[in-house]
Amino acid sequence: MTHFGEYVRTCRERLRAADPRFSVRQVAARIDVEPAYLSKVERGEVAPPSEATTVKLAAELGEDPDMLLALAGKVSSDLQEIIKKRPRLFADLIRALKAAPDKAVLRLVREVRDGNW
Amino acid sequence: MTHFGEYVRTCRERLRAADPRFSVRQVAARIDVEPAYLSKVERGEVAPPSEATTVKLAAELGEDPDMLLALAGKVSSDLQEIIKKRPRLFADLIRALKAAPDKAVLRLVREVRDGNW
DNA sequence: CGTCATGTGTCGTATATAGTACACAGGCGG
DNA sequence: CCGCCTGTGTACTATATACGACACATGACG
Repeated sequence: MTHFGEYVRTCRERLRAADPRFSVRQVAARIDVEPAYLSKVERGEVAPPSEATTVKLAAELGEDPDMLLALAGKVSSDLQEIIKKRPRLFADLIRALKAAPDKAVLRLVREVRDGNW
Repeated sequence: MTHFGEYVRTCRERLRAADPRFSVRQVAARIDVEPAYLSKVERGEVAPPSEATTVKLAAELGEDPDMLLALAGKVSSDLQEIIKKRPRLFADLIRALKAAPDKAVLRLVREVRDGNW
């Protein structure tokens, strides 16, 4: 769908330049998948991995898990759980923010963080 | 998982008391599934239907689609799309709001609706 | 009393998801 | 030149998802 694999490969090769432990085989071993599978994932020959595997991969590459999950076409299940507990509330909020500029959303995040309630 | 089926059955029977067109068979026909399947869904014998079918069902029963999807253990794909476009931003916001009282979330919704940006 | 609609039990299936297992060619280091 | 690590091609599989098709017993109704 997206360039998930391409992105992962770029990240991995960049890390590899400084550390040979970031080969396909060794990374695959650390995130508990077969090397051939990771290879296919990086070349987009198969769909992006499951949420669990994607999160492990993000940790391995030092990338943001939510961002990598998004590239994989997924939304973290813990976020989904939060939404499912108050569907109407969160549905309204998210749809209302669909067209809002980043700055506005960011401001809301800060506002909430500062315990503004 | 939850009492999705139970809830649907209750809604349907309530409507049926006023209108005989809300039998399992007729509702099933209107949302394009087999009666036997809807029956099993309502009794929790099988998992809740797909997003598309759940949304049709919500419309048929006059229920909120996001709420019914939540009962089905799902989050509307259009919400997921919004989140996936700005994963870090929305992830932060949603997690920050996890423990916030309904009132606070509601206030944010209004704030945004009033074009506060 | 026949028929018509109702709910439901049984069995089967198509598609997607998320990988594994194995083998093989190429390059590099000693 | 040999062993080792590298990436990758091919083939297969297990589990979940989301239903359909058909048959059958039951009860109301005209």
